[in-house]
Amino acid sequence: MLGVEFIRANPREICQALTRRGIPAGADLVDHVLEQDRVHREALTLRQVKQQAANAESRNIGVLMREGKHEAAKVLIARQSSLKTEIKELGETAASAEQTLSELLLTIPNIPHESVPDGLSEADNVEVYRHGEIPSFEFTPLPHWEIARQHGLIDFERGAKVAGAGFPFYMDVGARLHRALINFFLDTATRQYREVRPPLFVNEASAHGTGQLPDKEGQMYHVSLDGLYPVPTAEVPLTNYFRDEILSESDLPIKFCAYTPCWRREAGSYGAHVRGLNRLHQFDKVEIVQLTHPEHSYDVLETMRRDAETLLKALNLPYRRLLMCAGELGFNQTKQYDLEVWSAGQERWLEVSSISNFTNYQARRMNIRFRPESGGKPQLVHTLNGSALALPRVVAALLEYNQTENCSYELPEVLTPYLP
RNA sequence: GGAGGGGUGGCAGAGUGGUCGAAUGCACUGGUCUUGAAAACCAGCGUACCGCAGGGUACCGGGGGUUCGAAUCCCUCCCCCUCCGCCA
Repeated sequence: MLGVEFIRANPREICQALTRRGIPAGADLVDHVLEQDRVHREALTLRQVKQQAANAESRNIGVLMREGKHEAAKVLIARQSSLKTEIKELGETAASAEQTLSELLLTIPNIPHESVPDGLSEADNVEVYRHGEIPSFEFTPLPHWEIARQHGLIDFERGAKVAGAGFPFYMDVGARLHRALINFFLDTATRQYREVRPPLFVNEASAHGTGQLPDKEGQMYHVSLDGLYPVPTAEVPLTNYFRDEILSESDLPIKFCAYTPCWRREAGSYGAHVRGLNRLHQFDKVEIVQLTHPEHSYDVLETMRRDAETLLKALNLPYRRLLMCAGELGFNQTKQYDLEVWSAGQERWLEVSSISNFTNYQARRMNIRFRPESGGKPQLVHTLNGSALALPRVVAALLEYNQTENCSYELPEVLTPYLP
């Protein structure tokens, strides 16, 4: 979330940002925030003054009691009660304003970076880079589910029987191909990032920290008996690792990578676009996360984007890089790239990675700061993350792009060492 | 799952109702001394909020309560440790 001090100082900028994101009535929202903030601080200030008086009086009572002057003490004690009532009421006013304020703050998204293009729909995302050629075939290319079925790589039907739609079994080479990709991705990532094997379930506080809660609640599975959420992405445990901690400036940047399965409910999805591996309830992903000094986060965004692209290049898959427009940008992000591979059998682009800068938006929620070496108060870090990469659509693209006549396929050379 | 013990500042560890935001030690920072370093000595050293400032308020796992006054008493939740049981 944004800091109130920031909103107080830049109301106009916030309104502008809300407009860019296509959120109506931004000005009213900002006014409401400023009003609650004012009420909160007024009550707080007044309560402090009263509390100060009460504390002083209590100390006097203590002195009198010790001296055995009980009658004098009783007079002071009697005088305290109205003060106590006032303090209590002011405290309640402050608390309720603070509550309203923090609820309002959760509805204000992060501010799009100046380099983010205007626009409200998918069509306004800007393709800033394209790699490789869209292939043409001398036969009709098949979608991956046909190829997978023919070769017994994936069993969607039994997955549906045993767990449900969106929970496929990967079999034999299909299973091994997953293991190969995970290892290839991790081996590449660990050249720069610390490898982490995180918890696959997180608690409510963690889900709040990275912003899955409250607005994306329906996206996660929920183990209500234990109050836990199966991770929708490794971003959640990795970014929360340092929650409520103060780091040394020299600790930065923190660089983590992790392979995890990811679980998403994907409620309401249906139709041809979710067929095969296009959209699943459980999928595998290698995630990269960084916590950086505020001055470096936009440079780091570019390096992380490059790290993800290196993998696609090595796999020799045609892909494009989109710079998300203001309206399509995630709620918590200031700038976001999506990488999409070409699905030769479906003739469409499939998102396999999203790389984002959250600046201090998540860090404020999680209270992750660093102590500047030059002295001064602890400052919020910036957080970033990216997929490097999400597996199922990469598998789909590999099968479709590398298919040959009669439903055969090959796999890129980089994977050979991983496929004994 | 059962029984018991415990959560205090970066760490260790005092403190069981009245100037306790909290002794002491270690670590850390600055200074003195030294050719330099170590040692010794002196000083500093949590976070958040309010205030132009002097200063103030809150925080001793979280939340609630008793009291004029709570780290200290009560309730509740969370977490950790030990023993037993179960278990990949």
